[in-house]
Amino acid sequence: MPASSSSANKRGLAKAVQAVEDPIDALLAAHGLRRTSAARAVLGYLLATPDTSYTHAQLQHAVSSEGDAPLDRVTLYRLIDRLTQVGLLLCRVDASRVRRYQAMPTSVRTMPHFECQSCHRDSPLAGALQASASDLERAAQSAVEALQALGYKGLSMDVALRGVCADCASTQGLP
Amino acid sequence: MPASSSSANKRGLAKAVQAVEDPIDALLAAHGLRRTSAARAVLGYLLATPDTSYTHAQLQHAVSSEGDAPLDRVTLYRLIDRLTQVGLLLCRVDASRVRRYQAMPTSVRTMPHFECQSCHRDSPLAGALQASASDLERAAQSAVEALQALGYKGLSMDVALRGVCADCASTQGLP
DNA sequence: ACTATAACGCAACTTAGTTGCATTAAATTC
DNA sequence: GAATTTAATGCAACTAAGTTGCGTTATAGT
Repeated sequence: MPASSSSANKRGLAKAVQAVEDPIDALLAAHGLRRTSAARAVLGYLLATPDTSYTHAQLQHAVSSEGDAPLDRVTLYRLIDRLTQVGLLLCRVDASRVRRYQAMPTSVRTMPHFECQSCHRDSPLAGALQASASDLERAAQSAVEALQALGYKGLSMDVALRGVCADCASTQGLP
Repeated sequence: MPASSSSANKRGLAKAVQAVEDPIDALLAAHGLRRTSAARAVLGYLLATPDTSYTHAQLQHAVSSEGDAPLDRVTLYRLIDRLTQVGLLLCRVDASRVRRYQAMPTSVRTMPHFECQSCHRDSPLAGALQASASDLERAAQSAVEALQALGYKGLSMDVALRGVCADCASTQGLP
């Protein structure tokens, strides 16, 4: 039953022989997943960099150069799928159509952003829009709480505005 | 689909003709685009079905079976790009990574929705969540107005919640 | 009517992700 | 603690969606 005695050598600091399981192993177990080296590496990496999202390619590179085996493409796809399905990861599709993964945030931080359909810039709502952004965050927060009360797990919210930015609109002479 | 322009406008009285022009032609011209049959067909089709979005494949099928020529794949991609860049179309990427296009809405209607990362269902926020949804819409509205005041054109907002729905969470026995 | 160039159409290419299947290694059972 | 079960891995082949290059056609400005 204490399963993690022999293999606690890879990426943890030299923790003494512990009665307490590695938190990452605990998470995997709690969600019914096997504690494989790939799973530990990926989940560990993402948990170590909260609020940062990576593409499949970035993750593969990060995890491979970080340790032993050069994790297979397909294996990583499937591992990510499992982690996402149980709510440990958050997955979204960015404006250029690629999936981005990150550790599921513990507190809900909405970050409203604007995507220009002409210059394809993606910028956070700031400056004069700060007020609207906070209103949005507040509304988002209560929506999330409502969902949590209904039994929803691992929630995250994403607010995206789209259109043509002032720069592009003026250089194009739009009506 | 409303078939729009007749072909009886060949005369050189450019200004007079413009005044009486088909609204779709007028839009194209106002945005510096040429009035080709493909452009008319696509923009006409999308304007005729507001608040409805189509994939590239759906659009190709709709426009092709709708008239004369079986519009080329690549041509349609490039046409859509142009229409989007000038703000006539709204483009978003759905949860399954495909782009969806629709006529840029005139009034901003936010439709908050939830994507389950386990069963991949995408459902609008309704029922008990109606209140939060309206709050979100209100906040979204003022954000959009703020952007419009700054010279942004053709704005649309998209609010997406992600996580694991109550159904999936319970059948998986998540913590 | 003449001409510049935006838009078209075909072929080839790229990127992100998927499926099938045989093999390996956690977890469970005896 | 060996045997068994089954989740997870790794490789090859495949697919869907979108892009690039280039020669041709049709629209708009002269």
